[in-house]
Amino acid sequence: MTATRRTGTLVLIARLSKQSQRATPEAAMGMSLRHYMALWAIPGSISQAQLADHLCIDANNTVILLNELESEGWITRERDPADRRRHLVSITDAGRAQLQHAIEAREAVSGEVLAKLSDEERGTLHELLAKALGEEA
Amino acid sequence: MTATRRTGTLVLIARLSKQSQRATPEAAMGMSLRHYMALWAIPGSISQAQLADHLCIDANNTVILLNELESEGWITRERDPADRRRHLVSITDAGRAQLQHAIEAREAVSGEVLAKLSDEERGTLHELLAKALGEEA
DNA sequence: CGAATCTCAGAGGTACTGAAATTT
DNA sequence: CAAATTTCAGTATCTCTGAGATTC
Repeated sequence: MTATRRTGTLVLIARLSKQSQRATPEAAMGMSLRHYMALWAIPGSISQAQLADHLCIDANNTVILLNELESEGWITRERDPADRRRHLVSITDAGRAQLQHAIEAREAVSGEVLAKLSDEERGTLHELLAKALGEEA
Repeated sequence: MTATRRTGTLVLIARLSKQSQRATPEAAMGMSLRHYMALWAIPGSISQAQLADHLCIDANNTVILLNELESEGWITRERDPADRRRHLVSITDAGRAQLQHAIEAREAVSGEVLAKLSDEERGTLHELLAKALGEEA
């Protein structure tokens, strides 16, 4: 049948996510997975509220998270001149370098977790995930 | 280009997983997401170690998790006659009924999270995830 | 003044560390 | 006796709730 039983797709996503988390060597990455996810989501400049939305975390937790990243020297915060309630978050050169290092360390994990998929299938998976999240692939 | 830049597939998976977690109405499901994931992973009868492997959680946490499920009357534990070190975990009729109720409540969330994908794309995504996890689709 | 944004302190839930008991 | 499985106590980390401060 072409209309396969699709019940539980969300369960599969959660499992795969958890599996890749546990397989991640934070020591080799030089940062925690939380920091990794956060740095990844900071393009050039973004407000904290937008960042929280993008990461699907509370605005409260965003504060703590950014405090840690800031003390590491990986991001900076400055008031938005246009709306002084907002803080604009930017990644620093040091943050970019550390992120690049972490990415390389983690791509190995990606190879393990997605080992059972062909190259083409990995590409398709990536595109579908990006589309579901509403991001440009 | 066909060889799209696939860096960060694991990040997309983690984001989608987190997004679906936050969109999940535990009250309507009648159980927490942890319990949902656990019941889903108990086919007919399985050892605790196998279950821990499958859920990607510590064997230690499995004990606590199963204590909660057992007190709800959703699973039972009994010694494996073949190897009395093992506990065989089984889902009860009550557990199955409650799980079915929870599944229906959560499929609505699936529709929201995967709203940007067509029916065919959702099917493909499901198959790829199942294959990556080494499960029969 | 109400609404939005950011900040922080305290509480709750979850996961990890280490040790013990039982069985192979 | 070493290894495997389950159990539990203690600890650490993370996330959420609620309140406060600033700005629009």
